[in-house]
Parts: sequence; structure tokens; C-alpha cells
Amino acid sequence: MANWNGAVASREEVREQKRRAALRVASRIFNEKGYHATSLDEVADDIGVTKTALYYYFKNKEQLLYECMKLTYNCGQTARLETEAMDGSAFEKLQFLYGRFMELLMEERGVYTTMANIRALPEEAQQELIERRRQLDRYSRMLIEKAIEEGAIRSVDTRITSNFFLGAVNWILRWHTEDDAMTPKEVSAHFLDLFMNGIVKRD
Amino acid sequence: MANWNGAVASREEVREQKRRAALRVASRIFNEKGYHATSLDEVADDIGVTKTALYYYFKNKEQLLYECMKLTYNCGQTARLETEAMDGSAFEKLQFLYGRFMELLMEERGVYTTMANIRALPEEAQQELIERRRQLDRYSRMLIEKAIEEGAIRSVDTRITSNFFLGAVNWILRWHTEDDAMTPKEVSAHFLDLFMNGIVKRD
DNA sequence: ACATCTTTTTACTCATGCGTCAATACTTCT
DNA sequence: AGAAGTATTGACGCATGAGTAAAAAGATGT
Repeated sequence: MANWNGAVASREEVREQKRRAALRVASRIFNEKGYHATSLDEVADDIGVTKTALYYYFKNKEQLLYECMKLTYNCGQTARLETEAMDGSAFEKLQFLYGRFMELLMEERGVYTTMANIRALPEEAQQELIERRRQLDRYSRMLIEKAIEEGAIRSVDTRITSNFFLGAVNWILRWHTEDDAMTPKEVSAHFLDLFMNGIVKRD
Repeated sequence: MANWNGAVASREEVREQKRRAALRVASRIFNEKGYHATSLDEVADDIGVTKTALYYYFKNKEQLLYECMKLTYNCGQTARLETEAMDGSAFEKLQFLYGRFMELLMEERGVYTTMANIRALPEEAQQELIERRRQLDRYSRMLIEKAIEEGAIRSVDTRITSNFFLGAVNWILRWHTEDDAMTPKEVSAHFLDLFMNGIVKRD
């Protein structure tokens, strides 16, 4: 079916859209119930096709999980790349990195279970995903160190600090829902404030 | 076999010890691989018995998980009860509650997967465990509110703040290992410092 | 030594769910 | 309309792993 400018929703495009839709559904159910507890029949039912149709798009269940995870890790990568491209102090970058990461996560949904089920993947795929995660972690720690040198933040332990905040962030998807009273931006801002300033009152 | 004071390691006692040992092993593997990805044969192998032996101690796999989770939730409950029994300001109590909770978690290990796999349990058991978790959450929020009234901490959003820190805490078991460079007490102290004071440097 | 009770095993059943194959519907192009 | 792809289905094979039953092994007390 051609549209006004003569462009066509080609087979390739339609196929890609369906893949994406399938990934969204699978991701949601994996997150809700866990990878091993989810059957492909369930995923297929929810999409409105039969299990066999899924095999036309994905080699097997593992690959479905793998691609779900990749989408997820893209959030972190996107946030990192955007941050790397920006000007400003390490302190500003640190805030931007985490803020953007949180927003993307809440908008896209998905990290949690993917992290938990990484062991379900073959060794090679695990290593690739772990390496991706490390990149974000390294970058975040580097920013913390630089911000300390800048004199903007206290001389905290980077490992502990990074894990502290990453934990809080990853947990967000456990309690923040799509129809939450707070928007992703609000949550993100509040978290940054807590992370930067703590809860103790000062004069 | 009687010991010096005539006391006996009675059948009941031995049985209880074996149950405990089984729970520890199961808990560890559930945490490593996830409930659904773990077979009872695996658990049994690791203990050094056959699967069938487990059925002598536990009704079924679900019950095994349920009891693992109960041990876990005891950490939170213990921390809460100890805090309730203590004197001091809400601010002090808040610090003690979280500090104790973190230490218990690192010493006992186990929350993470249990939280993730709660859906594997029958509705009734889920409700019981969720209720337990709520108690801790309510208590923690109450302390935050009181500490605000006391003027010890800023007037933060209790829901966000509670989730913020709970996330960081629950995540600990993801990166802190039994042979970690930092002791549970050290991690706990560092986390409290970050939570209270944030990372920003002040004069 | 023998009888009784507890614990563990061996050998099974049965359901679930991944993945395949061949047949069928649906598109698109000529 | 009909041919050549493309997409989807229904019906199956097969492995894994939960749970059971009955027999064997191990304790304990007489």
C-alpha cells in the first residue's frame, strides 16, 4: 500500500515493526514473571499469534531474551553517548548522565529482569552484555573521580558510590508504574537531589 | 549420641539442622540462577542427597521457596523490631534501622531473588510476604516523616526517598560478595553517609 | 539379635514447554 | 487469474523436571 509521497511500507519495514512489537510484549512479560517462568505460548497469545509465528522472527527463546536485553542496554549506552558529546564540568556531566539514564529507563521499561536473567544466555552473549554494562560503570566512576578532583563533590569511594546510586536507579522499575503519580522527569529530578544533597537538613 | 551433660542431639534437632542446611543451599542457588531455572535435582546434588530426600523435608518446590523467603524477610523484621525497642530520636532510629538491615542482609544473603520470584508462590503466600514487606516500608516512611518534624532532615517526599534507599540497599547483594574487600559494617556505614549527606562538597 | 521407626534411594509417571515440519493462508507482482 | 514469494498455523517429537510409591538402608530401643 503506497502513501501520498509514493513511499511504501515495505515488507522489510512491516517485518521490523512486528519484531519490535513482539520484543515489547516479551520484554514486559519477562519483567513481570521472569524469563524461565514465561512460556513462548504465553508471549504469542498476548501478541495474538501462535508460538510458531515467533520462530519466524526469532531463532529461539534465548535470542528473544538477548534482543530484549540489548534494547535495554541501549538506554545506558544512549545516555553515555549523549553525555560524552556534551560540554561542561564532570559534575554537570554526572548529573546529566544519571538523569537521562533514569528517564530513558522509565520511558522504555525493562532493565530489571533482563539483569536477573542474564545467566540464561550462552556465555558469549553474557560476556557481550556484561561488557556493555561495564562501559557505563567505568564511565560513571570516571566522572565521579573527576568531579572529586574538580572539588565539586566529596572524596567518596567511587565503587561504593556508583553501586549505591545504580542500585537505587535499577530499582525504580520495581515501584514506578506507567501511570504513576510522578512523571519520569519528576522522579529523576528527585533522585538526583537526594543523591547530590542527601536528606540531612542544613542551615 | 549423648554428650557430656546428658543432652542428646535428638532426632528433632538433627532434622531441623538438615532442614536449615537445605534452605541455605536452595537459597543460594535460587539467588544465583533464579527459582524457575533451578531444578530440585540440582539443589539435592549440591547437598549430596537425591531429590526425593528433599520431599521428606519439604512438601514441594514452592514450599522450599516460601521458607527461603521467610528467612529473608526475617532480616527486615528483626531490624524493625530492634529499632522499635530502642530509645532515641526518629533520625537516630532511621539510621539504625537501615544500618542494621544492611548488615543482616549481607550476613544472611538472600533477598534479591526471593523478591523477584515471589510470583511463583500461591496468592495466599504472596500476600503474607507482601504484607511483611509493607510493614517495613510503612515503618521506614513513618520514621522519615517524624525526622522531618524533628527538623533533622529536609522535607523530602517519603515515598520517593524510601524507594530510593531501599533500592540501593536491595541491590547490595548484586555486587557485594562474601569475600568482598569491604566488610558489611563498612559498606553499611558508607551507604548511610551517602544517604544522609549526599555527595556534594560543602564548606 | 530383633522389631520398630526414621531416613534415603531407585524406579517410575506425568505435565509442561521448546523447537520442528509440512501444510495452509495471505501478498504482491506479472 | 495464476505464479512466486511471504507469513502463519496445527500437529507433532522430545527433553526436562516436578512429584510419587514402594523398597532398601540406617537408627534406636528392648
